[in-house]
Amino acid sequence: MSPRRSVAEARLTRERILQRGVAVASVEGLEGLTIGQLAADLGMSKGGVLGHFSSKPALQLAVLDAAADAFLRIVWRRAEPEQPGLPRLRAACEAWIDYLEHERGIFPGGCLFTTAAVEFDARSGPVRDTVARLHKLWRRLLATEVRTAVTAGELPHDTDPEQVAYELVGLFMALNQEIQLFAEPQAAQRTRNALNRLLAAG
Amino acid sequence: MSPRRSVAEARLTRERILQRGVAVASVEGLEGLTIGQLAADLGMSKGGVLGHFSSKPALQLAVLDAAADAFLRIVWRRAEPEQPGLPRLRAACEAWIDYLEHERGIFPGGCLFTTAAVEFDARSGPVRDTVARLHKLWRRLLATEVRTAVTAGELPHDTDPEQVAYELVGLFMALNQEIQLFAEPQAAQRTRNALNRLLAAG
DNA sequence: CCATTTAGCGACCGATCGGTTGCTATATTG
DNA sequence: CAATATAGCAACCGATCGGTCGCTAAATGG
Repeated sequence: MSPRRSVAEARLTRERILQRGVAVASVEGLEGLTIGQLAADLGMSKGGVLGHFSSKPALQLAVLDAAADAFLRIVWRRAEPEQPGLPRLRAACEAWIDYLEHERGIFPGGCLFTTAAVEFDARSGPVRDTVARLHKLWRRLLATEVRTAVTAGELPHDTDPEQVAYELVGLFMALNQEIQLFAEPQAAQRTRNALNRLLAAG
Repeated sequence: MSPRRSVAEARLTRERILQRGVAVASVEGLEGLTIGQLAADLGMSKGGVLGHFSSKPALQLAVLDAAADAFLRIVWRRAEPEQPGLPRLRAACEAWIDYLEHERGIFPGGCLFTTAAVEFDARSGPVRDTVARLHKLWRRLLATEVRTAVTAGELPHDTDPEQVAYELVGLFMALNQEIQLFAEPQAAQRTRNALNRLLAAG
């Protein structure tokens, strides 16, 4: 029925699978993402889907990578042009709020990284390790900007960058929950209130 | 093989199922909790387990109730004797830290409510509704203590109790993640640092 | 003591899971 | 143009999923 596509078409097929996989995983989790359902959604056979990834864990890893690309594209690329330090950090946080509030097309079930972290934090294996690595990477990016802001005098000199990054992560997990579980319209404002206290010039 | 037990024994069996169910769900999630595995763990048949709960959703709801009982027993009963307001709030937070750090026997996979919230926040149905209800209940308890603390002058008079409760929830989600995903020994201290800022007399 | 209730078992059901295999038919390569 | 490589399909595998049903045998109530 569906014979060989060109290599270019095959790449597009792979991207289609990953795009859908990211969306499904954000709703059902990385374990709840099943090959059969994914194939049915895309009008493909299970074999056709699995042909692009050797196994389910490999598919999960590819989905995580694709999601990380999307996250960085949405959040970081919008912060990067800003002045390093507080301006860039502020821009990143604003883009982060926007990501959680409005990127329902890509992540209809909310932040995939929060979902994946909670899902795999009590397990072991390559998926868990990748989740942890991505979280650490993001924390490092945040802490670096905080450190720059401190040396620039934009934040109090006794600020602990790791501490601020830690609190930022918690704040945005609360935002994700507020949006997904309670559909609370004040959620973004609450987050900005907390940010203003956390990132105050002191 | 296993004929009728007395009604008293049946109650104990039900409690055994729930205790194990809470532990498994904290690791695997409420969906990853399967009746067959639960039965095998307990040396029972699937029919024997399902006899105490009419369906899997009913089992999930019962597990949530049992977990809420345990959480309130561990955290709230240790805060309740304290003076209403800031002292009680501080005691609750300290017990909450302790719960996340040391109650691995009951919740070996970390806070079940965080897991369940992330797992069901993009779905619908009675399990999701119960998760949301329990979260709201806890937030209300926290906000009430904050409000008492404000009227007692223990916190600045312009403090928004809902805002503080919101930030507390995020802070403890970060703590749960730090413990489960990174096994970070400084996690509790980071949380206390943030608490001292958040609950400062101002 | 006898009738009834019921905790729990074991076998079974259809559906779905992740995964494998053989095949088809086209794109690619020489 | 001929030989080869390969994207994707269809059928199938054993395991497990949630759930049902008939049964047993002891606890319970009259």
